[in-house]
Amino acid sequence: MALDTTDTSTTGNIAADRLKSIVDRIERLEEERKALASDIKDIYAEAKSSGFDIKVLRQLIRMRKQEPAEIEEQETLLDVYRRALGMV
Amino acid sequence: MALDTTDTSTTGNIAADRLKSIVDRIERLEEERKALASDIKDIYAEAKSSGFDIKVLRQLIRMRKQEPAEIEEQETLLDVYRRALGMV
Amino acid sequence: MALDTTDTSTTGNIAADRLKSIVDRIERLEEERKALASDIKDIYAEAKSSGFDIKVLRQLIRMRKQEPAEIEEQETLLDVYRRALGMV
Amino acid sequence: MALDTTDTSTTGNIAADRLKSIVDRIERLEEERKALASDIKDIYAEAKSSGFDIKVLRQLIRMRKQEPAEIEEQETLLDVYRRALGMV
DNA sequence: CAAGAATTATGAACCC
DNA sequence: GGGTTCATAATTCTTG
Repeated sequence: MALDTTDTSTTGNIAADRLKSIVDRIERLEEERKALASDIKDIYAEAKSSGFDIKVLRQLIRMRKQEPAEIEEQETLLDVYRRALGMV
Repeated sequence: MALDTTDTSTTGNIAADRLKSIVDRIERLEEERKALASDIKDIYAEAKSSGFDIKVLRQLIRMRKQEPAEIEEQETLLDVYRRALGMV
Repeated sequence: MALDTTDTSTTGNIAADRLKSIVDRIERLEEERKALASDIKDIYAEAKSSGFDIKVLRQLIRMRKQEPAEIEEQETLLDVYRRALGMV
Repeated sequence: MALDTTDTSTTGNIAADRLKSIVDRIERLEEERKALASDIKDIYAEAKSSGFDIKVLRQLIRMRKQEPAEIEEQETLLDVYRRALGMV
């Protein structure tokens, strides 16, 4: 009865149940993610109708993410290389 | 005094406040989005350690978003192309 | 005889020939691309054995690509701030 | 005078010359790579205007890189998962 | 709807 | 050699 998909006593179906659980949870979270994306889109639309430039606004937000990270880069060594290439 | 940036009664600062609000809300939602992405990643990791093939699992979830007719169509088309190249 | 794949007089086979040509050319170019990637990898390996830090070296090369683009970016951003404060 | 960057007799400048050579060669190869990528893109565009489905075409080319046994295995696995979820 | 940016997925490389 | 990060490829989304 290996292929009887109604027989929950088989290992095959234990795996099937597990797979279902995994797929369900992923799909659930993806929907929430999608809803948030929609909310974000709405805010951009609101910004646009308030006269802000969307493209530049995106750029601004991107920069705010990057700036803290950029501080502690391997600045020293990079600087040495840049000097070697006359990029000072 | 339209350019006096310390005067909160000017339209300039109303716009600035509006921009701040917009940026704050977007950043907040983006963080939630990021958290969800992390949760999804965790589930894939769990699936992997349960023995599922992640790549195939992703394909499966992608397919579930499509209409059955659409799936059928792409599969048929792929088959046509494979035959055309003798990949039967 | 619509499905006779040996009949070159059918439109189906004209399409098949076209597909073959397309696939062949793409695969050819991808091989060249792969060969170049391999060459680049070799140079990084050489750099490493000469004592250079590969990660920093990659960062340096990335920067050399971006720097010209960044000039314009900053100007755009300045404009954003001005607009946000109604200083247009 | 170890830090005199104008003194070409120092080991520092030997390293600088070496770095320059490395960076130059990498940048040269990356440009060639970029040109090939552009050529490939053009062929996909041509394929599209000839009526081919680009997404399926990409999948086909990906498959041609795999071993036939590997393709079969993934297709089988996908089928198993689909059945487990009742997607028949 | 085509072009381009932005996100996501896959593949490669490095470290432990 | 396994897992984690990094780099490239591909798809999706947005804008003109």
